[in-house]
Amino acid sequence: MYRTHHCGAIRLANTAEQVTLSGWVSRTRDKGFMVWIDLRDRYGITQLVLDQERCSADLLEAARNLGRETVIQVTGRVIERDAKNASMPTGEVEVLVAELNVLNAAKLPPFTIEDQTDGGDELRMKYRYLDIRRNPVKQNLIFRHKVSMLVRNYLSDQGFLEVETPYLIKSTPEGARDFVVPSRMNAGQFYALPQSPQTFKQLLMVGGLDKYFQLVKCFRDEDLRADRQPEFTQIDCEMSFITQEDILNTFEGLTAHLLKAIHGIDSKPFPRMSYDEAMERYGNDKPDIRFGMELSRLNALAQHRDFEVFNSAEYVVGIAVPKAASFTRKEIDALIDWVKRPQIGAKGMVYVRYNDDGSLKSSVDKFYSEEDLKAWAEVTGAQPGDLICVLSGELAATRAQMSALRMELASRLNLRDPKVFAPLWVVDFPLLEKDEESGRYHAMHHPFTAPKPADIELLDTDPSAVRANAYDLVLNGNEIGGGSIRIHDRPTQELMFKYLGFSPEEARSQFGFLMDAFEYGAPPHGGIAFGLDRLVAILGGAETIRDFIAFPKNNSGRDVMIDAPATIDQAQLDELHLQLKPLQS
RNA sequence: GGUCUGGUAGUUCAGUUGGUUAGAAUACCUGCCUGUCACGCAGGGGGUCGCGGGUUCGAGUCCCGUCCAGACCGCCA
Repeated sequence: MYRTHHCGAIRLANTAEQVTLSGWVSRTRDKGFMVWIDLRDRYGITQLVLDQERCSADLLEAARNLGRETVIQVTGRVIERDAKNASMPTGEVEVLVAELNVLNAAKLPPFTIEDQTDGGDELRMKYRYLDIRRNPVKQNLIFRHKVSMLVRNYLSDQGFLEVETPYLIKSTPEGARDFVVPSRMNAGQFYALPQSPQTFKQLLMVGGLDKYFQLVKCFRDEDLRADRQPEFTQIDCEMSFITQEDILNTFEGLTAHLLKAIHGIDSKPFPRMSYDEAMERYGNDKPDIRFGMELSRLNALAQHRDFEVFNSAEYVVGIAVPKAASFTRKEIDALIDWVKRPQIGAKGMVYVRYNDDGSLKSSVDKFYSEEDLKAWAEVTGAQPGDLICVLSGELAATRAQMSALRMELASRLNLRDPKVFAPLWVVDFPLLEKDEESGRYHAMHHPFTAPKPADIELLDTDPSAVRANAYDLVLNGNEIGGGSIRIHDRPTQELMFKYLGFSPEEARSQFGFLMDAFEYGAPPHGGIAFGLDRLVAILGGAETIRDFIAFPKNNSGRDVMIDAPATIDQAQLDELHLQLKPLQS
C-alpha cells in the first residue's frame, strides 16, 4: 500500500496515528540536528520531520540528501507541531518519519516547482508535466473540471443528451482553414477535422434527439493568439422546436448558473443589445460593458468648421475618458503614438482637456471655440476632470480604432475589474458580410443561419441589410458563445448557398447530405456553441487560455514538449500516397 | 503575409556613450546551525552574451541577415 492518507488530509485529530504517505519532495529544510521535508501531492503538503533524538543516524542522513522532486514514501506517526503554521491546512501537525522509501529519484527540475516559479513560459511548456505540479496550473485544471461538470450536469438536468460526433469528416472551403488528414485506404483523398460539429448536430435534430450537447474538440488551422488555439473545446448545443427566445433563456440559465455556482453572483436577466446598437455605442460587436466611455458621434458638432480633417471624414467619434484630464502632455503624446501604430492605424488623435475648473483646452483650439468644445463634452458625457479623445475617418475603421482605444484606456485606468462579470446578449446580427477584397458576400455566422423572415425580401435588393436570427453571448468584452436559428428546409438552404456564391453542384457535393436530410422532416431548430477554454479562463479571472489547457500549443502552433508537428518517414508518406514538394530554402 | 518586443549563468534578469577579468538574485554543491516552514550563516562551482556575417584598434552593446519566443494586425464561415 502506497499511502493511507493524502498529503493534504492530516489534521490534529489524526495525532498519534501511524500513517503512510507518498508524494514529491517539495522542499527540505536542513538544520543539521533536524530536517523538515515538505511532502507534496495533488491534495496538499504535509511536513515530515526527522531529528537526531527520534530517528536513526542513517535515516536522518538519507532525508538530508533527498533532492527536490524525489518521489518518496514514508511511514510515521502524526505528532502535534511545536511551532505551528497557521497559513497551511496541515500546519498544526507533522509526521515523525520512521521509514523512508525512495520510490523514484528525480533530476533537478529546470525551474522551481513553486507557486511563484522562476520559470519562463517557454520552459514551463517544454516541461509541462512539471508545471502541472505547481498549484496555479493544477488549480486551473481543477477549476476547468469543475466548470465542465457544472455544464454537463446542468444541461443533462435540462434534458440535453451528450452525443459524440465524428472527428474525421469532410473539408469545406467556407470559413476557417481545415486541418486535413490523408486517407490511406482512399488514395488521394483526405478527411478534415471539424471546425465545429455544426452539420452533425443539425442532423441529430433531424434524427429527433430534440436537445443535444457535447463538450467537443474543434480544430481550425488559423494563426494563434493568446486566446486562440488550433484545437479548442466547445460546449456545442442544439435544440428543436424552439425560437430564439427559448435559446437565449436556456443558455442565459446555464451561464447564470455558472456565475452563481462559481462566484456567487446573481446575474439574471442579461441585458440585450442589437448588433447595430453595439457598433454605434461601443464600435464593437462584443462590448465590455463593465465601464462607460461610450462612443459619441460628433459629426454634427465637429464638421462645418475650418478643420479639414474632420470635414472630410465620414465619421467623427469621441469618448470621455474619466479623470484623464490630468494626463501629462507626454502621456497624451504616447497615447497618440499608440493609436498611430500600424495595428491600430489611426492617422492622429484630437483631444480635449475638460479641466477641473470647467475650462476646456483642446489640441484644435484654432478651429473650435470653447462653446464648441462644451457641446462635445455634453454629447460625450464628459465631466470636469475628464479627457475627451476624438478620432475620425472611414466609419468601420474608425469605430475599430476607437473601440481599441477605449479598451486600452480602460485597462490602463483599471476599469476592467476582474471580479465584475457583465454578460450581454448581442442579437440581430447581419446575415451577410461583404468581403471587400472579392466583393462577395459571405455568411457572418455560418451558411446555415436563418435570415429573419421579415428581411428575406431584402436579400435581392440590399443583402447587407438582412438580419439573421443570430446571437452572441458576450462576457466582459469576450465573445464566449454564439449561435443562431438554423435553416431547416431545402429551398431556403439552396437559396442561401446561391447568395453565398456556391454553384448548385458545389452546394450539392459539399452539403447535399444536409439538404437531403431537410427533405425527410427536419424540425425547426437552432443552437449555440460556447468556447469552453475562453469561458473557463474568464470565469477564472485570467487573460490567457493557455494555463487552463493541460498541454497547449505555442504561438506557432507547436507543442514544444513533444515537438510536434514533425516530419514523417518516407514509408508513411508512400502508404498515404503523398509526395512532398521540396521545401523552399 | 505584416508590425512590434525580447533572446546574457540551471532559471529570472541587469549590463551606462562601443573600452579592464560580463554582474545580481535565485537554484545547485560544501560546511555550520536545537523548531524550520521563501529557514538562517559562511564558502564554492557555474557563461559559445541565440546563430551567421559586417563596421571598428576593440562588439553583450552598432549595422545586415537568420532562427526562436511573445503580443498584436491580417486571418479565425
